[in-house]
Amino acid sequence: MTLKIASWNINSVRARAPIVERLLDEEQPDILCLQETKVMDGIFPGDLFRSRGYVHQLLNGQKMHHGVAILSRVPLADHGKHDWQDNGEARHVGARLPGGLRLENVYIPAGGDVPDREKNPKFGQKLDFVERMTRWSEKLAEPTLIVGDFNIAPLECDVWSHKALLDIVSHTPIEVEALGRLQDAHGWVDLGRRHIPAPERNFTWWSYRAIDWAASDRGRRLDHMWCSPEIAERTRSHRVLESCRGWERPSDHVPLILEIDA
Amino acid sequence: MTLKIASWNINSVRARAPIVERLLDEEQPDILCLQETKVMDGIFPGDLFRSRGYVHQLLNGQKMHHGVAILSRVPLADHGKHDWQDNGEARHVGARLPGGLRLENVYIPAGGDVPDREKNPKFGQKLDFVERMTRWSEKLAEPTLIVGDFNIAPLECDVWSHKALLDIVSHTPIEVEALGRLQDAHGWVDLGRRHIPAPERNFTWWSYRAIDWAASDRGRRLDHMWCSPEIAERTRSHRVLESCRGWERPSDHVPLILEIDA
DNA sequence: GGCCTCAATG
DNA sequence: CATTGAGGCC
Repeated sequence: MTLKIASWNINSVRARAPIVERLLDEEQPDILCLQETKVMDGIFPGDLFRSRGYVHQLLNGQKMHHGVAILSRVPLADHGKHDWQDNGEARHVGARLPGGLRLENVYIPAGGDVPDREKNPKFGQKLDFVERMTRWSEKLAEPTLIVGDFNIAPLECDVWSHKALLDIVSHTPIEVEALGRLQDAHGWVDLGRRHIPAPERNFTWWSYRAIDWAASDRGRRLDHMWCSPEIAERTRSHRVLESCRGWERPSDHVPLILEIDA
Repeated sequence: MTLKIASWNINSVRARAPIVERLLDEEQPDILCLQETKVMDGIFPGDLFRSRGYVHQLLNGQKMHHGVAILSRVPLADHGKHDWQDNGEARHVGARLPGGLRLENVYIPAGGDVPDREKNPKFGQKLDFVERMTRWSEKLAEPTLIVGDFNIAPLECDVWSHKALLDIVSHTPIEVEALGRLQDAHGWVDLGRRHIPAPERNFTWWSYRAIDWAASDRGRRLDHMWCSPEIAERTRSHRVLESCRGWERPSDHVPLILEIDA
């Protein structure tokens, strides 16, 4: 069975109801992983998805910030929610897919503005978060797919200007190195670059603050899909739906879509 | 010349852009008086009206609350803004119409929840406001039209239940008496009841809090158009556009429309 | 129930 | 620039 899996930092699932419906109608993924749902589980708009067949729902939300969810038309087994930093932030939810693969949906902290552990505690929290994920990855022994908003653009070609962003949180060497250690800890395969090889254009995020996001095109690749090395051969296709950035009332991130034999 | 004059408590002119356009397109009034525009003059959406021919604009707005405006396709002379209570609240703007009539656009304070001068200063402020308008009306010597949200429903048939609202701010005897004195001070003719005689249905406001405003129909007549006695004969028609309450993202008030020979 | 501001966060 | 929610007001 080939599964079609989408991942999207939606920047509020409630504010994005019209366009998440459009995505489901146009792409018909089997599974949708969301980040930044920004809503408590009790008032998650589950009917919106249920009415389209996504009756299997794993939620890990909180009041105002963060929040992740997995919505699926195929049965899922709940595989728990990690709180790697034990701070109560809703940044992960996991599932076991039909066929046995594990699916991990993650929202890594943004890290604030100043790339300095001393001056900006949020930057330290981000690095610590990645470190804890690294420890966790080292012990992982099952074939796993990990997707989400990692808030780090690792390669030079993953940002509109490597030079301009060297000191901008999301592309600093210290973050890139931390992400590299995370990747090595399990031998994670970067599917974004397996299917769209560097230096090909592969942005997943454009700031809201640009007057014309498409014209200035100052994008970054912050969203990722990675898999265990032994299942990399089973991935069939991977796409970044850049056009969604131009939809009505868009998220600043666009959806990623993967097809994989499960 | 017959002038078609509309008055509407719009509850934020910015939030109501789509439906104020619809009102202008459907009714084509010569003059539109707005209350509760909730916007400073500097960022009033004047183009929205200008593009439809309402190039004559008298504004009296403030940051968050209150705010009134007169938008006109026929020339207006500015006739000043009263601040009867000298508290800086933007609750009045006046104009002189072609033909010489005066037009006064007023937003009387709502008065808070508790109908008690001691316990609720806002209730006292409302009564004081009406009193000061009364003193002003006594001295009025010109043919005048006064329109707006008076926040008082004077007659028993002006509310969905006289008994249930006797102790509810907007229909208490003390407010109704104060409004009566204001009316007597100039001999103001209540055009709402001249053209739609009591006890005919004549609500202009339905709470947002009702689940189904039309089904429960707990309306009140809070909005009014009054004129000097010597010009009452010149009014041609008067309507309350109840259907606007059912429009998309409505105001809780509906527009009133008057035709008068000016 | 809806509108407004404001302070966070991204 | 765009979200959320708190608090005030109607």
